[in-house]
Amino acid sequence: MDATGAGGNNRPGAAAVETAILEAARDLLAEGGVERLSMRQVADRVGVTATAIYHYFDGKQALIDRVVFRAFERFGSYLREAMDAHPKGSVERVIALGEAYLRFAFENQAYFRVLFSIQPKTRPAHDAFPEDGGYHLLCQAVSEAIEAGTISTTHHCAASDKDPASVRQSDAELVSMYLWSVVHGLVTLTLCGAYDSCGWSGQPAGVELLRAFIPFMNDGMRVPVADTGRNE
Amino acid sequence: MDATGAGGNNRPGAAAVETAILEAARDLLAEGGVERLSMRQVADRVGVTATAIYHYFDGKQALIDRVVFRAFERFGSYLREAMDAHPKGSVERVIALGEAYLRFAFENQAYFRVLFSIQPKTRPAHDAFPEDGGYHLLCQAVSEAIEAGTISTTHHCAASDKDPASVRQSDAELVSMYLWSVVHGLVTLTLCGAYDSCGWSGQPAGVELLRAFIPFMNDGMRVPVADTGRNE
DNA sequence: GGTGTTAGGTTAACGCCGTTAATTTAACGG
DNA sequence: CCGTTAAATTAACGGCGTTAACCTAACACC
Repeated sequence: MDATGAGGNNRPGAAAVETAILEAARDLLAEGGVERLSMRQVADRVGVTATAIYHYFDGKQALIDRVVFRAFERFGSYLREAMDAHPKGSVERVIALGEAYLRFAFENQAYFRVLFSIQPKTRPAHDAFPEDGGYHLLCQAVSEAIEAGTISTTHHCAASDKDPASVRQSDAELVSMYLWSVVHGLVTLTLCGAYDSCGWSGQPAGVELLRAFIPFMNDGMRVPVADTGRNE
Repeated sequence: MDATGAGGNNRPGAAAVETAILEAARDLLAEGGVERLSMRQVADRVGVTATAIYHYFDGKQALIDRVVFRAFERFGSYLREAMDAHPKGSVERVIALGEAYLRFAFENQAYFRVLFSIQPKTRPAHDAFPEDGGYHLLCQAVSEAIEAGTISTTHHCAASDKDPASVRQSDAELVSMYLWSVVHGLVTLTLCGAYDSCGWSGQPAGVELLRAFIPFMNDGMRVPVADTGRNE
């Protein structure tokens, strides 16, 4: 049955063509985004006909999905590497994650656009965001930082009377979503050019802008209590 | 020359067809996103042939651009309305902007995706984000809040030795970009289903999630220096 | 060795797409 | 009445995703 698997005595190019297709699709995606990727273009690069692709994938969307999944794996490795360069429980670990997220997005713009443009109609998106993906890493680093006492969540999170481990987990998730939103928003707004028309043109961008955000994430924007009239 | 303009003694349907095209394109966009919008579909709805559209627009991209521009105008009005419901200088004014941003995005998903998916390659994006758009409103509200003392930026922003008005302006811009990033990131991650695979499924979403973020924006996550840790 | 079976690949075709070119129709100014 | 011009049409081109039918070579098995 599956003679192509281990022995290799079968047609040698069998599985190689599949990876060639995936790589051609990846390259086309990186070059010109989704609109550049067409079945015929992919086939041309591989050296086969367009219809041959249908022997390996269930259509264009399935091919894209596979490419996206691989990209998510690469993305995850990239993030993990940046994260592991700093000690567990440190804030630097979390910050490094954010900066790596940003760097990857800018260096792989076409990729990134496809990664996070999955239409919920089109996709169930269940396997689109893999288990060991960015969010999981972030949540882990944040949880460690809270436990180590380098990140404080004492002001927030409504203190459900559960056991502290559960509370910390819940806090870590909320913090992670918050941080993810900040970084992802910064990335997407930059990528779509929204910041270009801010009168902000010459100012810091990318990683520098993210670093400029850190004071806000550290100290917030509430006015000091002793002084002027409070809000609400 | 421009007999179609005011008099109306010319062909009556002249300019009406153009708006009909724009409306049909808008509806198709709202129904099924960009992939749904095709020249032939638009033409069918209007009751003309596809090629007739080329007498009013320079192609598909130009048509989309016009629709996007109109959507930005509507978006801006929506935001301004929500903002004006709260007094100048109040934090509520800023929060209302964020919540309105989020509501508009969720209620006009297909729209929103197109608004913020402009590829820098495709578009100069100069007129894409109009002058009185969301960022400008936000920046204004934030500036007022800083001036009124309901938002503090004392910890940050490197205190360039300029005059205070210039510093406040610079602070307001940075704060605005920060807040915009938070809200926009929350929106886009939700829309692309990224939060679905967080083990967070049943938890708050949308406006509730944004409200859950507010404590972080207020107080930050720095660990208290000595013993402070109150003020909720 | 002969004979299915099947994976891998081809050609041909369908319908839709954006866009262009040539052509028609109708209303206007002179 | 004629020329001009706006508005719209038909026909067509090349490219797209996808399907159907067909071919071919390597294998399993008797």
